[in-house]
Amino acid sequence: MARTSLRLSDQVCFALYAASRAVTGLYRPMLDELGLTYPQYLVMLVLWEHRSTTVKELSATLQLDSGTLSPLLKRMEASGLVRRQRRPDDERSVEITLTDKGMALRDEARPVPGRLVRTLEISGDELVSLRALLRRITAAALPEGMENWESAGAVHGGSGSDRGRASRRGA
Amino acid sequence: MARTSLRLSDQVCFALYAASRAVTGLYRPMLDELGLTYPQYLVMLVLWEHRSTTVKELSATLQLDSGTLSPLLKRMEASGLVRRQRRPDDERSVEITLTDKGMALRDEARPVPGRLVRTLEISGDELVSLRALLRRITAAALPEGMENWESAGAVHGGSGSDRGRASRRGA
DNA sequence: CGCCGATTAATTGTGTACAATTGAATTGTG
DNA sequence: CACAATTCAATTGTACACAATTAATCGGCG
Repeated sequence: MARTSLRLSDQVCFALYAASRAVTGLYRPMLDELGLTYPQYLVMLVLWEHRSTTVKELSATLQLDSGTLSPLLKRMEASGLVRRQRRPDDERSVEITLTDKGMALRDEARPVPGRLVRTLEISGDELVSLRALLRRITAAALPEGMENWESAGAVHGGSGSDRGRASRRGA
Repeated sequence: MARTSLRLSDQVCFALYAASRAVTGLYRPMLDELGLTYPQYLVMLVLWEHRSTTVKELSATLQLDSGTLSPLLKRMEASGLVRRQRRPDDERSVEITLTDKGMALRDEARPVPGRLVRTLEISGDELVSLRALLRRITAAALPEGMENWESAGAVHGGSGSDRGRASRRGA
């Protein structure tokens, strides 16, 4: 009575992986028109909310490390959407700021989420409960010490002391 | 009363993307011990069920194109898990077969799904309904003509006439 | 038989992901 | 103040993803 099997069709994880890629594919034609990739769009979402942030904050919010973000942000700077500059008060930090062009793009992006949800043919209730479940899974899957990264959700004031970063060193 | 917003925390799609990567990260240490990456593990799941398949079938099942699969399968051949050979009856097709080493790996992989589900701390019921919802989303997000790719689920006999492949050419 | 369109993988090029390392800047401690 | 430990971003190297192109093969049709 094996509770879990090795059948592909039994794997929730594959369903998650396939759904994520399929949905990203849905975004692609819309984001192409904006000149964005999906991860770049996520960075823009953060900036449209906060106007300015740092690589570290982006890393915590999107759960992407500097190895991914550094070249990505460099490309976004090259396409004129953001500015990257070392902070005067802490030269280790790099501040990411929206340019006028980046801010202007917001209006063109506004119809995107609605169009996407309509294509998915899913009810609002399902959407809400799906999101909650996915967050629980993400929290459970994240390494020790950062299970509640999303409480940063809005990054209100600026304390943001998110320590932790367990090592996850392999064998 | 904007029904959809540009707030990152409202985006189910981000929740999906983050959850998928977080769960893949959970697999990583386990799969490292088997010498597999997550996409390679998915290929092994298919082969453990069918012993032999083709690039085309893998592409349909995993929703990955030859640009991803070709180098991936070459690496798996290099590590001795599979054999790749043109089909004698149709030289366009490439048949992927398990080696003894590939078959042997199945026993080591058996505890993986169970360990994973336990870490996610999620009930069996939730798992089942989550999987169903994710499949609906995937089907809705896939291009015209392949909404029901999963009916192939088990690839029983071998008819598998999966035509379609809408072009999705961009702007 | 000979050609044409379709099928199938492989290749090319760009853009993530992520582990591991590097290097500069800062902080904590004596 | 000196200096070791920490923080932060960038770099390096490997492995996906995916669009677009290429190349070989097959199937049908006159």
